[in-house]
Amino acid sequence: MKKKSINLEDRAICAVDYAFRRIGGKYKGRILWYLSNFGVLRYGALKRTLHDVTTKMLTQTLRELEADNLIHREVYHEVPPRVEYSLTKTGMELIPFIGHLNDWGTKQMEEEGLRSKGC
Amino acid sequence: MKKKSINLEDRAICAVDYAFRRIGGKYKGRILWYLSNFGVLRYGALKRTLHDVTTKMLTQTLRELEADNLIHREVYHEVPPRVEYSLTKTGMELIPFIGHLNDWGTKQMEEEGLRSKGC
DNA sequence: CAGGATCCCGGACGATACTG
DNA sequence: CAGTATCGTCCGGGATCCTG
Repeated sequence: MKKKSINLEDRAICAVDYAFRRIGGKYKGRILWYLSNFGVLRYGALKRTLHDVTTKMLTQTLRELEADNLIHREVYHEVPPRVEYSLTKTGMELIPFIGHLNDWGTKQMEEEGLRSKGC
Repeated sequence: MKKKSINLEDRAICAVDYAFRRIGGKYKGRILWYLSNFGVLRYGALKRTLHDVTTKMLTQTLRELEADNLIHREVYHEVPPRVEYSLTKTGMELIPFIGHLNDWGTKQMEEEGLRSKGC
C-alpha cells in the first residue's frame, strides 16, 4: 500500500500552501540545506549533523523527501552498508530560497542578540 | 503570563531552523502572502481569504505572527469593531522568499497536472 | 465584527529495542 | 552502518458555543 508522503489528496489551497506542505515539518528545511552545503551526505553524517533527530524521524523524513522527488537516495550494497543522499534537480531549485531564509534568520537572530551558530 | 509564540527557549539549532519555526504552521505562509498581495486586510477578510480556518486558529496564528513582529495589528475602536492587519518591515523582508516559493509551487503543480489556482 | 473559552482528536514526533 | 518495529506522548489544529 503506497502512501504519498503528504496529504495532497486534500488539495493544496494554492501554490504557497502546496510548497509549505512539501518542505514543512521539523527537519525538512535543514536536511535540504545541509545537503546543499555538503553535496552528498551519508545517513549517519546526516544524523550527526541534525544531532537532535531519532532514526525513526530521520528515515521517515528522508523517505518523504524522496517520494516528493526532492532528494535522491543512492544505496551501495557493501558491508557495512552505505547510503548516500543528495539533492535532485527539483530539490536544488529550492536552495536559493532556503538560502534567503537562512540570511533572514541569521539577521533576526543577531538582532535578538542570539549568537547565530552556523549550520 | 506572557508566552512567546514559539518555543525559542529550546534554542533554534541554526538560522534555517529558526526561520522555519517562525513561518511554519499551517497558515502562516499564506497569511503573510495574502497580506503582501492586499497590503491591509481586516480580520473577516483574512478569514474569508483563507476560507478553511477556524476563528481560534486564525486568532492564534495572528497573535503569534504579531508577537514575532512579522505583522502589525491596528485596532479601531468603533462599533462594530474593526481590526486591520498588515506586514511589518521584518515581515516584508520575507515576501521575496514566499514569492519564489509560490513560483516554485506553481511550477510543480503544473508538472503534476494540477491546476494551480491563484491565491 | 472580531474575537474568547472549552473540549477534543489524530497525527507528528519521540524513546527504546532490535536487525540484515 | 543504516535502518525497522513498537509503543507512547504531546500539541497543533478543529468543533462548538459564547461575548463585548
